[in-house]
Amino acid sequence: MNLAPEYKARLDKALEHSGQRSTKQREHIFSVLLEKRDHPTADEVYARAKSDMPTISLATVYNCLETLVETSLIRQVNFEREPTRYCPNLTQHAHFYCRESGEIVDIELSDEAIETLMKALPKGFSARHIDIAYDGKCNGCHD
Amino acid sequence: MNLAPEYKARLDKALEHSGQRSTKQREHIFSVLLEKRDHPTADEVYARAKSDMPTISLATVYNCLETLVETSLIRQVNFEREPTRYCPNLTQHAHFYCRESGEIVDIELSDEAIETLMKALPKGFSARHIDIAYDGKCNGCHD
DNA sequence: GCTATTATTTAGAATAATTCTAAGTCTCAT
DNA sequence: ATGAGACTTAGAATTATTCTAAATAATAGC
Ligand SMILES: [Mn+2]
Ligand SMILES: [Mn+2]
Ligand SMILES: [Zn+2]
Ligand SMILES: [Zn+2]
Repeated sequence: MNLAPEYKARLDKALEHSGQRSTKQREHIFSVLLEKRDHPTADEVYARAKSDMPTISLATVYNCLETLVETSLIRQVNFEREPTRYCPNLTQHAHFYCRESGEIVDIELSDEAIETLMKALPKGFSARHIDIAYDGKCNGCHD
Repeated sequence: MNLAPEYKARLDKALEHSGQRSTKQREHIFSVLLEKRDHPTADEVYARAKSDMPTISLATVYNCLETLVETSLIRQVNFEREPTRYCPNLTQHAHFYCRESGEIVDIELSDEAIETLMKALPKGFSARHIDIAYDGKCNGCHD
């Protein structure tokens, strides 16, 4: 649970910018997300967070995750009605959900791909964000 | 609540093909979806369905919607953790969610756009489906 | 450094969409 | 027409998430 100084600085700046305080818990949850760069649910984050900070509560995990999402330090990812997942990868990417293994994989997207999708919008529509979710079989789950 | 013969035929065929029975309730829920071609939640479908079929239950609405989705007669649409919505438009399209009005608008997608996205997948990945959700401001909600 | 103010954390209760259960009803092949 | 299995139904159960209210911690002003 040590947040590299560059990330600590990024966190503090983002929190200050939005008028929120830097706390041990927020720092720790951010570090948990950065440590293993997958897409854990709030429960999984809670489990991981507890090993270094046994007194943290699930409510705080939800609160911290919400704060980190609001300040654009992490992203939220949803598949159908499954529990929300959290992603520390801030680059432009889509998500691939493997129906076999349940794994979630980042799919990098070119600016061109995003451009194509933006051009599909009718006149007068402006999108702040596009969420792209593939589902199928990943490379590890062949026939 | 009259299902045009072509849709009745499509429903019966799809149900038969998957070894399920054609029932008044399934027919009615299908017709409700087709009548007003928006993106209602299960509760909204329930409310609409009750006016012509007052004894239908919410559980049945959920069951019927699930059956219709499984047989590819309608689509399911999710935005974040909001209640699931249902869409009778089977053409290839994305969804635009307007943060102002809450409206959900179908965005038709060219084969080219889908191709571009499919090409973004690394080797060994095969997608059965791509879910694309825009969010922003629609044409009716300008500054 | 102390203190007051305000934000944050916490445990547990509450919420809400959806699924499950078990009993009753309907459909359809025989 | 009958029986087996499918479907519907009301209500209970589930579960991810949010809310509540009290305890604790962070910061600004002294
Ligand atoms: Mn990701
Ligand atoms: Mn649609
Ligand atoms: Zn896989
Ligand atoms: Zn709008």
